[in-house]
Amino acid sequence: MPNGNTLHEVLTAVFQVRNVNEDPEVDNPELCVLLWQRALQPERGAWSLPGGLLREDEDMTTSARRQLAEKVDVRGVAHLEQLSVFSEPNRVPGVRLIASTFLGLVPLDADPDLPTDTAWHPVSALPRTAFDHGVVLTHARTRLAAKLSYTNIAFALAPHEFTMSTLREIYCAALGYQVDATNLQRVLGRRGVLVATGATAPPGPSGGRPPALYRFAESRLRVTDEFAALRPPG
Amino acid sequence: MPNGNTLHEVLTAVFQVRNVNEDPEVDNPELCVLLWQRALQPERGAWSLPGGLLREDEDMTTSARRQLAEKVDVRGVAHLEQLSVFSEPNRVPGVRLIASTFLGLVPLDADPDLPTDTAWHPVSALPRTAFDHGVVLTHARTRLAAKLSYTNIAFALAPHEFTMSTLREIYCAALGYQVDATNLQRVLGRRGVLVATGATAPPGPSGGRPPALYRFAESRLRVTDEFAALRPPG
DNA sequence: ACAAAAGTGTTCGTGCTACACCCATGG
DNA sequence: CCATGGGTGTAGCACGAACACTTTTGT
Repeated sequence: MPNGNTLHEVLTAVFQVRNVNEDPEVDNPELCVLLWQRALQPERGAWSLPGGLLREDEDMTTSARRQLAEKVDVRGVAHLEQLSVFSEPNRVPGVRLIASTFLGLVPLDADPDLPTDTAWHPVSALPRTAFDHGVVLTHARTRLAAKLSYTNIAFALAPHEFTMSTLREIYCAALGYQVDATNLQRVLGRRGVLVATGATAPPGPSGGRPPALYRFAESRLRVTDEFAALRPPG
Repeated sequence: MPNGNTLHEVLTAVFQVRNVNEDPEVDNPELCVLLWQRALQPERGAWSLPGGLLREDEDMTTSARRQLAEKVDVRGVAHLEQLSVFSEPNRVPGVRLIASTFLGLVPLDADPDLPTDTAWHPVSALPRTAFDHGVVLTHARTRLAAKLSYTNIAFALAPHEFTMSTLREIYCAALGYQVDATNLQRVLGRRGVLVATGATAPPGPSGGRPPALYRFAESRLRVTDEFAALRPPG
């Protein structure tokens, strides 16, 4: 059985930390993912990851960017990386469709317009998802959490400049547990991923010391904690 | 431009730590990779990673196993995992060929028969490789080195039972630098990946204390050192 | 003065490295 | 009894977690 009708699609799990409260004054940031609702069978009504078929003249990263452009302003996507491939012959009924999946990250301060069939969903309250997209999503979240620990990947979730409180909220939302701002600052500071701008932001309405503003030293992915054990001698 | 002639291949970088000395008495273990030499154009004479086209009725892991069976005894492959996809439209001239790549590991004590066009090559002295296979190989080595640090992946490179000296040689060969047997034992022991069998091996020809024999507690990949930093509180 | 929020200092535990020292065997 | 290789004990370091304390603002 040679391969005649095998199609290749690209699917991207795009994450953003967003305020999930009706009242925009109340601060309740959560990790959200971009999904669109299927209008046609199969899986009508279920929510899908953005993506589509790979074209002959593009590689997968290019394709992911092109597909995303239909849903969000792609300039907002600050990081895009490959995850696994899903190739079970029957993952989508009726056709042989291989999915290469990606992880995409959008900074906190971006708020791109969306088509009417597309919306952000908090990962804590996902709707019914189509095909194996739920598995893809779990995979993407796991990868994001892992990389937050040993890389500077948070640059793609944070605004260009930010306070440590804001960065803490981003980490808490993405990891799903409480992170201490003190230690966060020290860990990232020691690794050289965070630099102070020198400026400060105005304090909140109820007073308090004005927070210092920070920036990520680089806006490309870099591994900052390579060897946990079995380091090279020296 | 829809996708008409897009083909999908699976390529596997199979590694084994092997004694690379003419004299089998002298111990000089090195990390080796399985390659076959192309008899036809294009890239005639260059060495390729084992693999081939994906069939419609199989997923990629199945395909990788099937393709490898043509080159080695697949029972020898103790671990197989997905790496990245290479999808540049012109990575192979003339055809649109997407490559999904895998990492395969063969234990030290296996010595499978090989076809005449196929051979093990030490990674320190690679021949001319075909297409982008050199890049794939570098990628695979990096992934292997990383996983040796935070998982029990060495189970797939080690014999079923082994001495700490042997295990040390495996780590040295795979990582490319000297690893201390003392610390190796403690790190892996603490994590519970290594268990003592109770038995000992006979000492070498020049005497010495008989070494204890060990075994890996599991023969499936397990992450043993999840969070280097930003652990959940508790 | 007091509350609130940010930032610093200090202590503690843990995991890894390095190296010295003890153990068991063959010659 | 000595050389050889295996195993253990221990000191030191680096990193991160937790928490008390100081600093800077608004009211």
